[in-house]
Amino acid sequence: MASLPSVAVTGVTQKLDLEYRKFSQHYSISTDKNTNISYQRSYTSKPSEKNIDPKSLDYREALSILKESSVVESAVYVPILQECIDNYSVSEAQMIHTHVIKTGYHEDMFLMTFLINVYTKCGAMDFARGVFDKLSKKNVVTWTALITGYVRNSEPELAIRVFLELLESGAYPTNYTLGAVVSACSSLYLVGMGKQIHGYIVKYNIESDTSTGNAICSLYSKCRRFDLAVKAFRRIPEKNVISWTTMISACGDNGDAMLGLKIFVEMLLDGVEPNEFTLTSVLSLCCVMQALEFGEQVHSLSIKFGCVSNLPVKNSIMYLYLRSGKTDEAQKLFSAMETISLVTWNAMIAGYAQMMENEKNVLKAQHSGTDALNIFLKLNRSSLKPDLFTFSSILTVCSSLVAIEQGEQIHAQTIKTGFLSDIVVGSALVNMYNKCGSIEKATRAFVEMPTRTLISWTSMITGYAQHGRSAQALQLFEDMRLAGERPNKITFVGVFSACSHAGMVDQAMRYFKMMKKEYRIKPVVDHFACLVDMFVRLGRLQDAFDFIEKMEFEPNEFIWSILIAGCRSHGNMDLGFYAAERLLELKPKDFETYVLLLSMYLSAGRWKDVSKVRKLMKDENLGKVTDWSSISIKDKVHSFRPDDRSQSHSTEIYKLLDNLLDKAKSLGYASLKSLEMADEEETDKTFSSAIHHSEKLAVAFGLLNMTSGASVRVLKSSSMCRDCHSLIMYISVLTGREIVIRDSKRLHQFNNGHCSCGDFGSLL
DNA sequence: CGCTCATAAT
Repeated sequence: MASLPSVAVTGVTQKLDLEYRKFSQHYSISTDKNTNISYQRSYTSKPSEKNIDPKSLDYREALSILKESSVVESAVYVPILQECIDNYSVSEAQMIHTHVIKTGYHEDMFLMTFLINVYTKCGAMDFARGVFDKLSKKNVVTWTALITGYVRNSEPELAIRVFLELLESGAYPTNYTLGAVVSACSSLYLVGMGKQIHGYIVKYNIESDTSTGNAICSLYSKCRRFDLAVKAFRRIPEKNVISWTTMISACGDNGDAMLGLKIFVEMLLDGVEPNEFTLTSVLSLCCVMQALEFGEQVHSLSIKFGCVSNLPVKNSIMYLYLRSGKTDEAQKLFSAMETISLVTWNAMIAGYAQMMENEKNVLKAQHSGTDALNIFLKLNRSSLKPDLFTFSSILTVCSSLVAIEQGEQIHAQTIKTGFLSDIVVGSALVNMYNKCGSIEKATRAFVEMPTRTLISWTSMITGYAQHGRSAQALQLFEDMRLAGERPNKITFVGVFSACSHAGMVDQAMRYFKMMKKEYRIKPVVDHFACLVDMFVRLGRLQDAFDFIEKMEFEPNEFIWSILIAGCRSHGNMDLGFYAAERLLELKPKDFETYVLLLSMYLSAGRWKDVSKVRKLMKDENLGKVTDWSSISIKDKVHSFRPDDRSQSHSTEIYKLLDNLLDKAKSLGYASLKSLEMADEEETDKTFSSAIHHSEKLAVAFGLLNMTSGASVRVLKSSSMCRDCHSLIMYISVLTGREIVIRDSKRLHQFNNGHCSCGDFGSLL
């Protein structure tokens, strides 16, 4: 992004002050928006001619006048030029332009300004500039038209440059000019320069102009100076619908949706009628707030104010229903829409993607994911083409479903359509490959990104850490620092997780200090979880416990679980029982926490504690454990429950599993099920009494149905148990295949008898 | 006079 040198910025203010004396003498700012525009007086006309009011002249009439006579009043051009704007027709504008020159009106200030405006509105800035440069005399409106043109055509730097030229020329900026320049500052995030212009505007009382006030409010909002945006808004004496809408959407952009809704109510009480812009903004706030009932009221208002047929409004209403779980309602609206845009498709895809992310029930989440994929396929069959929003949403879906084949297809599509170079799409790709357990492809996608962002660095560091490649994770972190990118707290979660994996205590502590001192990032509970995990993996349980005791957080359910799992696998049961007591005080919410506690107490034969845990489970009213696994092959997602026999291939699946089990036993695999299986109570029956947990079935299905040698990638809803973990390691040896299982807690990449998770930690 | 300010999906 180009930014102006600070010299230029200070230059502006000096210049502005200098110009003010002249300015204040010659201009008064009119806030009267209802003045009827009269063209007659301002047109140059030949003395012999009668003045024509262009407003009473339509396009056809004007055109016929133009054809019949070579000598016309300049007003005749107006409806024709208006038509050029409406048709976005540069060529027609050029024809009129030539005509204007022939008839000698090329010095008519109004007409030429209008022509500049026509060209800018048709996207032909070169022509607009050409007209401007040829003018022997220019006034501030001419200048402003050009500046506005650059702003409109996404050339804010040029807009500001022309503004500086304007000051140089001795012309006086008006509220119109300043509004356009403020808007140019907004798109360049030049809050400093914007502030200086604001100061000027305040000083000379142009601020009371509604439009200027709106522009300033918008500037501060875009530059993330929300407090200043609110102040600017409050200072607008006569707020119009744009003022309110600007402020409401500013609330959304700056993360205060509630305030936005309050301001909307204030607006209604003020008697200002919302329009389609307002309603779309408000509906998006309702999404953020998950305020369905309020949203339904807004839906009614949309009908009342006649905006319900407006496409953005419809899209927003549909998205709101989708995000609120009213999928039927959303689908109904979707299929009832006679015209839809790409945003409609994207809203549907993003809606299902979001539902998938938020859905605790893994089966439902999976359904949402496949719904999103199906909509994406439909979009591809339609006449519209996916864009960066589509790609980033759908790649998230692929990553959540561990659908690498679909992801690769979409990767190819981003290359073809040129969206690969987009940083959001690039990060989404890196994330997708990481979540699918393909560190090689993630690395390639990362390296091929034209520029890296905080998100992509972090995603890649975390990816290395999750794949057990600690050294590479830390190397990348150092590269990131060298590149001058500032890590955030999530980056450090990746760093600590890498240290934890490799048992690098000293490194971890050094980075922990660095995070606090150098980057002023407050540790969060996830950081402590990684560090506790690190001590546990090393078997340093007492250190882990001491660390928990002295950290500046109340240990949560997750942290205690890590310690307890460690105590189990390292045989320090006293500490385990103590930690379990403390954990129970927290009344855990996660089903898997209870499974861990139960299996610990069961294996120790502590029946009293078993029933205590059971009672708490009933009190907390937890749902059933959901052991689900899925595998995505081609464009289909196949799901499995424990001991599932619903698949048509199930006979083959079980045959293969039995075969593999026998071979594994001969290599030394021993079932770890004996103790856990002793429990037959209903609550955890699905978990413990199953002969085959779901991931085994999914893996077997993959082995049977994928091209030989291809990696098998499975998504599992809960954590893997130690038994399955052990068996899959043998299967990876026996089949010579890479097997990736992403469970609810971590990624397991099995290769030739090894797993990237390090084979220990909080396995149940 | 002519020239401005605001919207939905990652």
